Amino acid sequence: MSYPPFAVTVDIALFTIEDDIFKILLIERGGDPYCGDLALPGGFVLPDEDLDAAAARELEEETGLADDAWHLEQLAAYGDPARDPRMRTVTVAFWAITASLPRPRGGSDAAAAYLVPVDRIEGDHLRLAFDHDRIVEDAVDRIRSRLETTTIAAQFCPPAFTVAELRKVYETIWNTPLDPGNFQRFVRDSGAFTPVSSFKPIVHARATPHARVLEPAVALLGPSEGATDDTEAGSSADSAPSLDRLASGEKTVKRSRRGRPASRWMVREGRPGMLAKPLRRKTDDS
Amino acid sequence: MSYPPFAVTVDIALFTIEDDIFKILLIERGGDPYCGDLALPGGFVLPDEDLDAAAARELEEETGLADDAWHLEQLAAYGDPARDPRMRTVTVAFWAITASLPRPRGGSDAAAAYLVPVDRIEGDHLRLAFDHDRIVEDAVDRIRSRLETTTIAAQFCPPAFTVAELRKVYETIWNTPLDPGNFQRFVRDSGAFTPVSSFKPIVHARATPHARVLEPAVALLGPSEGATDDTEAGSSADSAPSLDRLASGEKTVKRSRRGRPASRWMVREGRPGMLAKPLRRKTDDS
DNA sequence: GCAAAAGTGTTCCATGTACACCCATGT
DNA sequence: ACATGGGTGTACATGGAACACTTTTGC
Repeated sequence: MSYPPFAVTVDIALFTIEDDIFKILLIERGGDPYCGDLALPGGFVLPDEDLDAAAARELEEETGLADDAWHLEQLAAYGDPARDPRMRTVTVAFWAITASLPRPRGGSDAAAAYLVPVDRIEGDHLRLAFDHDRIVEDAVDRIRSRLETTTIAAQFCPPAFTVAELRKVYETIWNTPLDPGNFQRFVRDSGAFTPVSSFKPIVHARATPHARVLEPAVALLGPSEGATDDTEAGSSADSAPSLDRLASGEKTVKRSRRGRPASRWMVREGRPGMLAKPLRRKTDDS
Repeated sequence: MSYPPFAVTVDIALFTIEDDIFKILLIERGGDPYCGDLALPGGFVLPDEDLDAAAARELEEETGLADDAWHLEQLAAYGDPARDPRMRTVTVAFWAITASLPRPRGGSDAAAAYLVPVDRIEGDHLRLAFDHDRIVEDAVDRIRSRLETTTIAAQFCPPAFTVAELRKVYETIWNTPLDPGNFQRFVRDSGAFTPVSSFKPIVHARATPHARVLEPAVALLGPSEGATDDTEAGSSADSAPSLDRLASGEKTVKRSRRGRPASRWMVREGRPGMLAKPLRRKTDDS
């Protein structure tokens, strides 16, 4: 049986928040078409590979992150016959989010990689290679609406996070201030999050340095039902930001916080899931 | 440059409502793999064709409907390496809805076509060819949620419809009763619909002989093809009784309906669009 | 007249919003 | 001590759910 042959690729729009700015990972093309332009990381799907697997592989190749450090979902397929001058190509676009990136490094066909603020593309209409402008636009829309109905926002945070950190994620991505009090109730009552209260050690991938692997979660917490808590709050101020600092590539996180020490939360049952009731944003900025 | 060659296909999940039952168009496979099984209509994407164009072409080939009689949107891409035993295939799935189907006819590689109730697949777990079970499941989910935020439900109705007809669409697809009074307000106040009140003629295919060119839309409502329940009344709003008489001068459709005559509505600005405020369903039946 | 369906009015209650206020801590 | 941000209480507005009620037609 004969059929028209296609090249099938995956492209990944990987988002993160750095310095309270919503950013996307882009690579500078070194190859033939659109050489020097910015583009989404991606590549061909291998003959024996599922689409999700291909996207995960490209993501790992491009960032070096462990595969539990991100959240990855399919966006859509794009197949304009003129989208790639070299050949007939259909790309399956994915969007992904992660708490932090080690340091963008160039992949196989990429000259360099950058974390670009999303509003540089939205607002300034920065042109990207191929039809990647449209893909990014669609991906941003998708993420903004997914924040309403799922807990993926927590994926922008370290495994244990404070209510304020999570709120800041929503505010950054939606570009809307949220009432701290009401958001507090949302985290407490939605059922999607649990306070980090147990003693079991959390083994997260980013806890790289040797001495910290077995660090119990209690070092990260606020008040537990256990005996001593306030003394560990000081330990919290010591260890938790060190993780941040490690992960964000020695970018010094502002350590000037005052006020009551925040208790930390995490997503129920590990991975992000659906919210029973959506968290609505009022202004829908297009 | 060499790359792994793929076959790229489109598959369309076309939904309609017949006899107040939510149904999907399926074909019985005549070809090689899964011969005799039910499958989604679809086919190869041509070398110079965009994905949407391929889906629209297949839809037209399969149903014979005009391209303004349906609503078509991309669902997702499916590319499991084992999904087609013949070759490495990626399919881009679409979902579509239409008010009514002429009479399912077999396409090129189809032995026959049927309108199958959706709950035959959801409830009875009717097995389909390839991974089409999953595609249908995803498509049904997508449509159910799209009803909340868009006006696509009107696409299941003739161009001009009564509030009760539209409500019945929601009730059928969501499988949930809705309060007639509240739904009335939704149609009136949402801003997404306008009453068919003006005199402007809608140029329609069935505007047959000369003298009837200026017939208002109210008299041209869709022919109900042998459905047991009719509700296709030539009756107009109370604003235009004379037109009603004009329309009923022609041998009109049978009407067993009782009660107050319903005024008719249509989607604002022609095609389906977004709702300013979503219409929420309470029970989310999975 | 009676039944059935369109369409309106109105009450009740859940939920979101705004904001005051207390609490705990770092400087 | 006091400024700062976490966290709680609460009053008010909004909007949907439920349902009574009127209107208009077919039988």
